[in-house]
Amino acid sequence: MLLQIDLQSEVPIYTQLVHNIIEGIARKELLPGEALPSVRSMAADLGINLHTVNKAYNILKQDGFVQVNRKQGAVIHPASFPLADEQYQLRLQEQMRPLIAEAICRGMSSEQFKVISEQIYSQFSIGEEKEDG
Amino acid sequence: MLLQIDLQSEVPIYTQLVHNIIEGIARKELLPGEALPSVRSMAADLGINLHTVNKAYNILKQDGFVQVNRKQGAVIHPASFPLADEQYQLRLQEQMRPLIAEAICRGMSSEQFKVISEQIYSQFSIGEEKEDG
Amino acid sequence: MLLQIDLQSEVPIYTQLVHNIIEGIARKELLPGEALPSVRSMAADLGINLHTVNKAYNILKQDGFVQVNRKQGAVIHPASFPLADEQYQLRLQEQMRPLIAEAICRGMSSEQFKVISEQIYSQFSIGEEKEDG
Amino acid sequence: MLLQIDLQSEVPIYTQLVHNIIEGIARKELLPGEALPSVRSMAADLGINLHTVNKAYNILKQDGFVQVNRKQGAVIHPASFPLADEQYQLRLQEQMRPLIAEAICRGMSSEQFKVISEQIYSQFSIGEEKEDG
DNA sequence: GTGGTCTAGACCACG
DNA sequence: GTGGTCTAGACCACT
Repeated sequence: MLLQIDLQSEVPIYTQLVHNIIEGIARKELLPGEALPSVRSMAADLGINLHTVNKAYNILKQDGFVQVNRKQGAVIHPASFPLADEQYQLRLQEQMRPLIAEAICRGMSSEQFKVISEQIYSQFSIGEEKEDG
Repeated sequence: MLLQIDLQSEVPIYTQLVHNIIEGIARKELLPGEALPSVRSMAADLGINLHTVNKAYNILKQDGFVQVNRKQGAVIHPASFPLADEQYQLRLQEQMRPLIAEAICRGMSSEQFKVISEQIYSQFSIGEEKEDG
Repeated sequence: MLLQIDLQSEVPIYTQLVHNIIEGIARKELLPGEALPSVRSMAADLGINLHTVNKAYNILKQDGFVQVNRKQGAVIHPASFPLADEQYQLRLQEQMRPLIAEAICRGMSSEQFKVISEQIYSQFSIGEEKEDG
Repeated sequence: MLLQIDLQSEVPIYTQLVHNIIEGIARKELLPGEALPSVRSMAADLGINLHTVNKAYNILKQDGFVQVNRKQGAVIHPASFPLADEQYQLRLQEQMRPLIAEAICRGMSSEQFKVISEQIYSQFSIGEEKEDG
């Protein structure tokens, strides 16, 4: 698992960490039940403070993506991830609306937008479809 | 033009303002050349600080969505909006990637995601489908 | 609002703060919409670190008891408090079960337990019932 | 005696163990004089550390619920359990107050609360109501 | 060795 | 002046 943190970004480090880990899960590089590095070791690896890592882990725990085991530290949630329920879909729409509004202003059609979405989707499923066949 | 500001939101007010105006443009409620309310009146209407409105207008100006004249104040850019160039598309992908990653983790398929995108797109083009025909 | 913090207690300070504020709401000393002290001033008043106060406020925010306004700081949630839904009742039962189990072992009857509950309830509604009459 | 340990819980494992055993006593599944499993076997059964079981047993001993002999190991206190003295009642009230405060905030009446208490009480006395008659 | 808690001090975004 | 973020270092509870 390769984590890419941009210390200069306006996006908070702990948010970047959360995103990185969720993307790792989506890419199936991080599998259910898999242990995450301890806050100390990850902080050392990234050259950041352990509290920053801790905050990211706690957000992921609260969102249901990881469990924080008493002895083992943090592990990817072994059983189930949170579902795409109505509440989530509403939140997603709230997040997408400004992006789509700007896309429209810049003359991007719905089809172009869907192509971009499709591209990103395919980035997360490289080498998967064949395995089922 | 109805502006909806949520003071409890984690999204900064000036960002909400920027989003609201871009959405107004996308919805064609704000037309090229149209004047925006003065900083003072909009701040009074929304019960927020002058600086906040000013900051939003400056961002929109910098992004090329509005022009700021001494006389007229801020107007929707009368000539051209910024294009969906490569730089923009890269930025858009950066913004969409974490959203799509979470959607994948929650079991949302590419098709479902495109349906949601389509829905939002259609919200911005009510009553103008005929224009393409 | 008088806050009583026991620095020697095994209960974390931020938890004591959360309890204190919820009890203040229950006692109607803290009314909906009322502003809480800023994290800095409360931390100074109690002689603790502002981060500890911050953590307490964030928990209360997450639980829906306070709103954190962008300019005003923290205020008691002006509209509605979280409800006693099924999920809450299950959590409450989980918290009560060990207490009641020990009470049973010590020979306390259901009636005695209810008397104690009633006493605590009445501590939160001193001087209220008369106002309705 | 079925012990249910939740490794993901925020409640320390030794505390969960203490609760489980006290609940077993309250449910009369564990009778006075009955031997508890050895530290070693219980730790093995639950897949937890020896020290953790040991700590739980020591707390129970200190509270007067079990006796620890060199030969037999730990046994449920054969003679008398600790009483519901004033000191205990004060502690109980301290533990209940925050729970009741939150219940009040969530709109739960004293009657509703007593119903829940009654339900939990009845869970501990299944099949023994006749003994009082 | 793990995370949890607390302290202290700093800078920044926001309004 | 407000909370948000990050750092640094410390102690403790748990296992």
